[in-house]
Amino acid sequence: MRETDFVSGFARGLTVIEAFDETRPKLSIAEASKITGLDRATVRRSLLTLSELGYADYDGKFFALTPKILRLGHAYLSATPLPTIIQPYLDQLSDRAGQSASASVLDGTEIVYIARASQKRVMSINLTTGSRLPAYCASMGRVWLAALPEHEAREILARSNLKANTPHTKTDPDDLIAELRRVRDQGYALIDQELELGLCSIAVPLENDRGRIVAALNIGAPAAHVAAAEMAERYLPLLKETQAALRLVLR
Amino acid sequence: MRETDFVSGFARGLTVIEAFDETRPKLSIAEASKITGLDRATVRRSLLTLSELGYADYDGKFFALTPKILRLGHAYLSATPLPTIIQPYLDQLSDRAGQSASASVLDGTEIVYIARASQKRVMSINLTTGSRLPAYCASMGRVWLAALPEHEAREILARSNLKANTPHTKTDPDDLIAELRRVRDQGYALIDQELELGLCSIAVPLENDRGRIVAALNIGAPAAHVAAAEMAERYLPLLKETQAALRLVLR
DNA sequence: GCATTTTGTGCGATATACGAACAAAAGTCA
DNA sequence: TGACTTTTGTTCGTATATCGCACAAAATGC
Repeated sequence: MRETDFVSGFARGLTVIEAFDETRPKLSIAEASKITGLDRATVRRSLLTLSELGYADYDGKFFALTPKILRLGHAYLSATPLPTIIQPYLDQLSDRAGQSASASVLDGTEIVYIARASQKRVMSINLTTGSRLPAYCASMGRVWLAALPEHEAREILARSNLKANTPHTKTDPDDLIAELRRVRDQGYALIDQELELGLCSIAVPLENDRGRIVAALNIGAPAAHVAAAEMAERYLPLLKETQAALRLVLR
Repeated sequence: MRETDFVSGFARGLTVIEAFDETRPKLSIAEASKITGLDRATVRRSLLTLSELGYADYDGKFFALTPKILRLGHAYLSATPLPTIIQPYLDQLSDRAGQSASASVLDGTEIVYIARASQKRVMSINLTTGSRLPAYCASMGRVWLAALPEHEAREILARSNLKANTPHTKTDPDDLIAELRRVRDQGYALIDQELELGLCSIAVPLENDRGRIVAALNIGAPAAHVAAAEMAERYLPLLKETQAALRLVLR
């Protein structure tokens, strides 16, 4: 790609949008400038543009994103057929298991939820479509990493912030790589309270008819309800069944 | 705002992102140009920029958005505290009613789902956070429109594509305005299969402590299970209770 | 194989980013 | 309170990047 085929004003604007998050729902020009590292004048122009287009509100002091911004993310969700195809299978799976079931894809070091059928809330965080979790300590993340060539998985782990969310969290890259081999061999990933105390989950890959992974599928359950050791026994058959059914549908 | 405070390259790029939808998950340069009305060279630069940043994939022929795009929409969801505050109330409401419960905000002529607690699927379409429905024929949309000054509601209706989704759909602007008055008076909106055959729903406004509407809240039920006439009797008390509880929490 | 459509590229005209300078607020402290 | 400091927002001139057009090249359809 040539230098001139890159619209830096666009790229800068996207950076500005991403500057907003749960800890910073409202930003002044100076704050946004600090977060993005862009010049105050540049950030101001981007924010005023967002505001002019209705993607942001401006009260003269702070900027805040409006729901119109959701159109951008939704452009992906509605454009990719995967969530729509998977959802009914997820509903049935969740219903039969009596637990929450989800599907996700990998984006960098994180998994992104693309569909979910939830039962009673068990996690402290609220997971919906678009939610992200670090791949290294989530069951679906392990499944995705295991599906990659080992050097790519290692590279992603190297870029990840490997922190111990609980005393059970595996954070050593070599341990994790060994665990990924296990996942690859057994065809599923089991997480025992590595993300959050009290939460276990089990995941399998969803492959298309050419054997390529297109998503990961999981069931999560409270550890108080189902011991980690029982997870595979109880839910693996259901997951495998759903996996097989979807394999025939995914192209 | 001065002319020079607007970054047109950014605005054009956002238009290009929105060109993708369920009917057009993959776009060539020429297609994107046709949809957006932008010059091919401009669209090409925007798409190559998206691709360079990892927001899109390019196979040399077609561009497709990647899940990274979801970060943009999620910047709003995680930045606004509303969904997080509402979710547990929604879960409880859905649980007690035994039906799906949702919350939404208004964006132009559409309502946007910001939180949802779903029971068994009843609708043909898959609703999740970020999903949109036309305001004029959705219970939460009626609640939002009823909360606006009448001329604004009329203006939104004028911009809406008022089509009859079912034989029950109200499409006459004057009928709709009359219905909005009724909604305002009785404090709730009832939809009897106007969006989809077999689906009834009832909605109330969520107001903050200053009495300003910040979201709409609804319960949807299959018509086969609950007749429209029973909706208010069965679910209004629950909705009112949740509404009152949230009023104290929303600032 | 020719017509039609689509994509890539060079160029002049125009729009935008940068950095600095200035203006306006917001803190800070006696 | 009022003077001083710091932070923030805005403007400006200029160097540079981007736009849209026109044309060339490639792909596609018939």
